[in-house]
Order: sequence, then structure tokens, then C-alpha cells
Amino acid sequence: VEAYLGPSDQASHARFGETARNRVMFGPAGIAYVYLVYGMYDCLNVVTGTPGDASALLIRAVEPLEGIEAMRLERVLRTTTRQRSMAAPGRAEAEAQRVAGLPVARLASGPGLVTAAFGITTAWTGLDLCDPGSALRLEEAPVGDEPITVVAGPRVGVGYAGEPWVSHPLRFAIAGDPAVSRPAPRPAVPPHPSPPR
DNA sequence: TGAATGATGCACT
DNA sequence: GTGCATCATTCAC
Repeated sequence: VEAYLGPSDQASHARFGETARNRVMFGPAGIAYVYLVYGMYDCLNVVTGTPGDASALLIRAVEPLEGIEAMRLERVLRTTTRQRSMAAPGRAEAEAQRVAGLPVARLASGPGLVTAAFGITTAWTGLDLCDPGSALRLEEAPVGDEPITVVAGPRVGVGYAGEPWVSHPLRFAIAGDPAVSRPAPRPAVPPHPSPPR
């Protein structure tokens, strides 16, 4: 995940204040904020602050544990339906073959890949991720999960924001997780005493 | 292994 | 009109 710290954070969508796109960021925590970037990729965020704070977490990667084949299907579906170049003869079949050969850890190893693997679009903005009835939701880690070591580093692709926002270690990951794209963040936080929630 | 590049739509100024 | 909170491919080394 990457943390975005509200309107003062010059890397955050909230830096221009409340707009039609980022409105849910200024609301209560636990709500999904999904936006389109580079015209092609959806990015999933979780609003984390109290109303007015406009803080959020970008989900940069997910380690697939179940539903692996469903994720492969969604990955192919996303690319073949969204990219014009896929209309060329044979391109869709080639993409299906490529995705079928991907290691599990690569199925959702990027912000655009997370939303593709789960079939998430900007239409999901506003969804309550704390509602047990939501199709997409946050859940507590199962009792007995292995403790994790959290590592931190600079956020990716925020060079336009300037310092200190470029260098501040606001990107967090599970140490050694194969689903985390390089460059791997450095250790910064001691091992978690109990499974994270 | 890493740098450069094309694909693609829309929020924002 | 400009510039993205990206990804996969291509090409150099």
C-alpha cells in the first residue's frame, strides 16, 4: 500500500481540494475510491481519515490466496475489452496464453493489476468496504496467521510532488512478499507482534 | 537487468 | 491543452 496524507500531501489527489472525482476521499473511512490513471488502469484506494481529512491508502499489490483462475480470467477480460489493439486477429488468444503462464505472485502485483484481477472499475467508487454484505470488503486476518515484517520506502511515480513528499517512506509492504514489485522497500518497522487487521 | 517507449482516457488548469 | 499514483514490449548492454 501507499499512504496519501490529505490535502497538504502534494502527491495526493486531494491537493487541489474536493472535486467531483475525489469527493469520497473527503468522507468517512472505509469507503472505496477508484480512479482511472493513464487512460487505461484503474487504481483502488481505501479512504482512511475522518470526514474532511481526505487521507487514503492506494492498494499497490495483492498476494493471491484463492480464486486464482478467476483472477486470470478477469485479467484477460480487462485487457481484451479495454485495449483497442487487442482487436487485431490473434491478439486476444495470445494474451490469454500469456496470462495463463504468469506465476500466481504476478497476477495482482501492481495497482493496475489489482483492479484488473478483481474486476474492479471506477464504478466501484463509494462502495462500503466495511459492510459484510459488500462484494469487496476488508476482513480481519484469520487467527493463527504468521506474524509479518513490514518494510517501508518512498512512493512510486510521485516525482511531480517535490520534497518531502517524494522521499517520505509512505510505501509499505510485507517483507519478502513475491507479489511486491521492485524496487523492494527497505525494513523500517519491527515485526508485527500479532496478525495485522 | 534496466532504460525507453507506445497505448489510452480523462481530470484538471 | 497538458500531464498523469501504469504496464508490457522492445532494445541495449
